[in-house]
Amino acid sequence: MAKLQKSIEKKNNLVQATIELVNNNGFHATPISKIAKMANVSPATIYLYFESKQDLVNKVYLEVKEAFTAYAFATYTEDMSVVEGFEIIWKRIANFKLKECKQALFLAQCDNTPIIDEASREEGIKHLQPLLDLWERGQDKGIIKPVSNYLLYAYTISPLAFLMLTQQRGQFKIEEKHIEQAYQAAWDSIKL
Amino acid sequence: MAKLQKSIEKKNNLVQATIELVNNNGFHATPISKIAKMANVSPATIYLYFESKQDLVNKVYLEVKEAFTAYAFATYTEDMSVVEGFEIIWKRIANFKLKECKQALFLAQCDNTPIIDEASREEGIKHLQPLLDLWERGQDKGIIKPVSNYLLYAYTISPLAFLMLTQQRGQFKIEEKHIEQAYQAAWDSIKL
Amino acid sequence: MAKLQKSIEKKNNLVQATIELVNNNGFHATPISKIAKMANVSPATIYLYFESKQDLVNKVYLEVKEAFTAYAFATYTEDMSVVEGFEIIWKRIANFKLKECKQALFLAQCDNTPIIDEASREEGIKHLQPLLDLWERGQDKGIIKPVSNYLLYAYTISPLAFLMLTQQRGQFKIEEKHIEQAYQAAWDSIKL
Amino acid sequence: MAKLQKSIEKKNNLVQATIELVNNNGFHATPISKIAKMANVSPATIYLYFESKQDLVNKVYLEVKEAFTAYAFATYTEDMSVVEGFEIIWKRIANFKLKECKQALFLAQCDNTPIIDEASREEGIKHLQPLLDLWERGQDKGIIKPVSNYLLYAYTISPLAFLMLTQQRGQFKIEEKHIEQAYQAAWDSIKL
DNA sequence: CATGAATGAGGTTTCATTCAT
DNA sequence: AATGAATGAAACCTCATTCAT
Repeated sequence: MAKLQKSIEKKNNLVQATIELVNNNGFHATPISKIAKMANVSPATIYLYFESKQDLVNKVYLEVKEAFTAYAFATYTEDMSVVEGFEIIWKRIANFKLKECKQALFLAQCDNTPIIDEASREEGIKHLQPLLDLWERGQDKGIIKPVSNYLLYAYTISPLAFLMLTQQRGQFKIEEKHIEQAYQAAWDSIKL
Repeated sequence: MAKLQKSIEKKNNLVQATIELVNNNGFHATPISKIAKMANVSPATIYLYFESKQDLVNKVYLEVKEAFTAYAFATYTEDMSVVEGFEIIWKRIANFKLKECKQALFLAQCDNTPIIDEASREEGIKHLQPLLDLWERGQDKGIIKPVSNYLLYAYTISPLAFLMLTQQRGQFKIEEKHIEQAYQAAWDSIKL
Repeated sequence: MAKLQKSIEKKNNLVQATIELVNNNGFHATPISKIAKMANVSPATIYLYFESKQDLVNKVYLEVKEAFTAYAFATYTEDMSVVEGFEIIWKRIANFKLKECKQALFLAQCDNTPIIDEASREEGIKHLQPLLDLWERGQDKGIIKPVSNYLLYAYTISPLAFLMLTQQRGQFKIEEKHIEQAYQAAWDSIKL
Repeated sequence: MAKLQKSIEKKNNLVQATIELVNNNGFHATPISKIAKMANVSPATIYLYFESKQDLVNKVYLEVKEAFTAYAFATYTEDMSVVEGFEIIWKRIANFKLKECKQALFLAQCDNTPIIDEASREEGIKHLQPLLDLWERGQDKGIIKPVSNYLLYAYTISPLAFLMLTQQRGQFKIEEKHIEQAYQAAWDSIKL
């Protein structure tokens, strides 16, 4: 029991270290040895928890992706109205992207480069279903434009990644009012 | 004379090879040796054209970024109306992102990871001024929402990168009608 | 425990190999790969013991220099008379230079070329103090010429490096009588 | 004729550049490309004047060695007395070592490391004959100790190389009085 | 379970030399 | 005679991974 706990702690340290280092230096400048050092662990120990460096980054990706979707839908229930539901989900996502910077930044790198297995990438996409269902409801009711989910996602969710990046780079400080403006823009872009 | 010409050709080959390989394998899996091989050149030759691998990728980034902005504003003049001008610029950008996939994909990687020097990144941002001016005109006339440029960019331009990626991954085939829908979404999100 | 011992052995092998190869081929023709081969070690292993090739050669230099001064003063005590003390130190140094050829040869290369860090060079000079003190005593008593330490060193110790080199190159075989002659010359050059 | 002149100038530039760079950086950090740059010449041009890098450094060594011996014996004639002759030769050598620092420094590196061909080294030694003859004369007359030439050289000439090095490194500034002291020490060490 | 030591493979870069002009 | 461009070979060094403990 104690051992298991300890193991979980080490694994978490490894995950955190990976995120931190990939965020700051990029995957190309994140050797296993540095991850081990930051997690206070021997390089060899990493291979007790993960099969390879590729496996490590895949697993970290999936873990973060799951944390993201869990957070996104935590306060949403399917009995909400389309408008209400969209606002709730969108704001949760916005909150995650802009407050959980580290995780969001890590996802941005993984989603825009080939550092993740194709398999892991597909696995990571699966969890968005509630949002897709919501959109379908909205489209059936004539509230949301009858366009592809990809377009809806592109114009409501993906801009948040861009804003997160600009904030991360110190170019743009995002305050409460900007979130409201962003929400309005997102909604305007897909509402009928 | 013949020498100089040959040099330009080799440099172009190197740039193309870099884009191709970074796109397909990621920066972390793109060694100098592979770039050299694809460009039909000795690894040592790369160092006649670029100071280092970092310099190479910086220069490629700037070259592509310049090609992008040149393309974006090629058909725009400042005497156009705000609505007309925005549509023209937006569609040029959309065209570039969705037709010049290789270059767009490369930019997406560079813009979302720390593989580029901070200096080069800042240099690359400079060329968007005409679009920012256009937006200011639109805001002065009460046509465009009075929000930060970053928000305007996030909701009109950045979604195109996302769409390009989905297309590149074979998830979503973008046709003419989607571009029209996307344009509508972009405009709806920022128009007053 | 066994690990630590092994480490010391490997480090010594590396030090010996470096001396051997630099002596025979020169620093410019002593790649890390050859050092590794002679020490029966992978090139990568060298970097577990030393930070860089420069660090390796600096450390070897300091180690040899310390061995040299330790040897030089091993039988000297400050209560000896000036004449007795000088003879004892001088002969120890002569013995070292002419018997521990490898180490002396290595020092000659390091002391006459810029292969050593300035910092390491300064560090290496520090240990001669007892000799300088002895000379000062001799000068106070009117036994030794009142000239700079550099001159005293130049005329008593530095000739031994030259003799070592000639012997090393097979030009001149140094026997006991030559050492006596050399000692006489050294003493004659500085005595009042 | 004009061409030949030009060639000689280029060759001299190459010799000077080699001395300068080997002095400052060491042979191991003196690539052909740097020599070429400092001599305002293409790397390829070097191979019109020398067969290889090794040939270049050999030739430079011999040239400097010849300049040294020519300078050493320029004012000496065999009809001088032993004492007078020795003083004249010694002071010329001292002057060369301490005033023509660059050349002396270069010789020190070549004489203490294996950067020169064995053949070139032997060639370089030949020119000292007049000094050896002088010593023999002195020994025959009972003025100079009956010891090996190597010892005589070690105690009269080789210390000058050490003093030159200390001066070069800024540890010891050699003035006129030190030269007199050094001469006295040299003479004291070998005179009967 | 955990590790420090070790390393083969491969990374980026340099360099002496050649070649086409 | 002179060169800038080109390069194969090799330099230094790093890294993902394994192994003995």
